Amino acid sequence: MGLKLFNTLSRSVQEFVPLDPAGRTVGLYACGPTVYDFAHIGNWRTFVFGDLVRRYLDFKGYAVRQVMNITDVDDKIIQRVRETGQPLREFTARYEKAFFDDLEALNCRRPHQTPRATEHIADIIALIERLQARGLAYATPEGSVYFSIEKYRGGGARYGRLVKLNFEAMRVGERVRSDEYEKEAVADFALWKARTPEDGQVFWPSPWGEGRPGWHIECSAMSMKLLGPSFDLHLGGEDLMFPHHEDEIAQSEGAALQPPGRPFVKYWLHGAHLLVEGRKMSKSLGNFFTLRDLLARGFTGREIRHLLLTAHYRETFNFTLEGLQAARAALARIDECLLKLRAAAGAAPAAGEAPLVEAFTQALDDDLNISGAWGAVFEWVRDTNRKLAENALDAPAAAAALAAWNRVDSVLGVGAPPEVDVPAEITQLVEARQAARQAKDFKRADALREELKARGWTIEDTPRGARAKRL
RNA sequence: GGCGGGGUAGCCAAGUGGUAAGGCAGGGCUCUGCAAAAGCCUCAUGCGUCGGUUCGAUUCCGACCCUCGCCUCCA
Repeated sequence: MGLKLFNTLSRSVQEFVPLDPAGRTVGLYACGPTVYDFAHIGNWRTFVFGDLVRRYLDFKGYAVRQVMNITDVDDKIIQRVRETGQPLREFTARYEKAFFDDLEALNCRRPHQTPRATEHIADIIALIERLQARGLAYATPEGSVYFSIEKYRGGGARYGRLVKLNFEAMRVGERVRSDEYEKEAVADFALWKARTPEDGQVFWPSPWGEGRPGWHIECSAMSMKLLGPSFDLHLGGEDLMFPHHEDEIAQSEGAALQPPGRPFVKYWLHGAHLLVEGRKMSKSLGNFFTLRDLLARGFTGREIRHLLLTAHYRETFNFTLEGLQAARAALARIDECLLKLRAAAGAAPAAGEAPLVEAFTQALDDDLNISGAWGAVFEWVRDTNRKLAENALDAPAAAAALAAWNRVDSVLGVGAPPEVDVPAEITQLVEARQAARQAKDFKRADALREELKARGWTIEDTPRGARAKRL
């Protein structure tokens, strides 16, 4: 059975067939961060969604090439640079590093390439020049360059493929930036923005004078440079459908670098936003969390990752602190099962295949039905626990179960439970308590339990003996 | 105003024209010196409301109510 994905272009679930005639190589572009601040949990939902796509394609055996842009020049960045007085690179470096740290904390696979917009100015300029040469872009006396939607459409191209647009009914007004008054039509968008005094030292020379790239052009320039003018998948948050992705299509296909009949991007995938505590995230509501806010509250990356991966990517998801507690409990359930499996497996070679992988694959093949995939995981946990309790799993079978889990976790990425090294003195205390219990000296046993608790360890008595566990 | 999502148990969340996955919480039980932990079992005659189609609808159609988002800052 093959993977099916919802393609925003067709607004339907389609079978995933790579452009590669061999059906093996897959080009994946995921819109990355604008490094002007720490990414918030909503951003992370989208990035984790991208990681899910990446990992699942890896799992399916495709040779994936993933590119994620780092937007390190834009209006907000320039504003913050002006406020802080820092050089551009110094300012963005901090948030870029934070982004990669967070990405790692959430156990996302690092994209193969993470190009910075500022390091591709030449490519951007070349693309704009090409659009100008093809008559789709026009420069203004001030030295800005705009993309002409009218000319693009005049050439037979459709604008408005990802969202239904009604330009007549569109409310135009206060949101049109005053520095863009020189556009020929409101729908036109900037490819290159002429330098203004507010830009400070943030500008580059260009055929149109000093200035900086527009918002959308970097993605077109960098994706086509690194993945070729026609590639398989382009991901982003749902808010990027319009105008960002729509404009990317216009620029990229307007440049006509694609082989005949080939689209810029074959499949567009968009992740829905999330709500936090049932409301749209906002700083004034106090429900605006960055990843580090949540880590500071004691939640771990894998707990946050698990919660972000509980709902289908196209559904608005309600992210709550209570949900994080539930994620913690759910992962503990998996961890317990794995711990027991490890003990049962020992060093035995795996024999036999668990049905887990098949059910899991079936769910994710269906447009990444992650809830169904978790359902398969937990049914497997229950089934495994039952067998373990009945001593119905021999070592090879337990090893096979672990192998199946590892396969599934290569996609989920919540990891195996951390192997905790129990310090010798703790082990000694546990053993001393066991001895006391055997001698029916429960007073001493309880005292030792308290002693362990004071040292940050708790004891779990199981039929197979006592186990120390970190509090 | 235009466009697009949602409304499924206390919370989160899948799903299907044939009688509701999974997780958390709750309840019961097992284990246990006691406890904790863990495990097992259990937990919606019901899927926003009202109509319609159908042998049968939560699932299809229509109307309505509520809710969220987008409409060129936005993951």
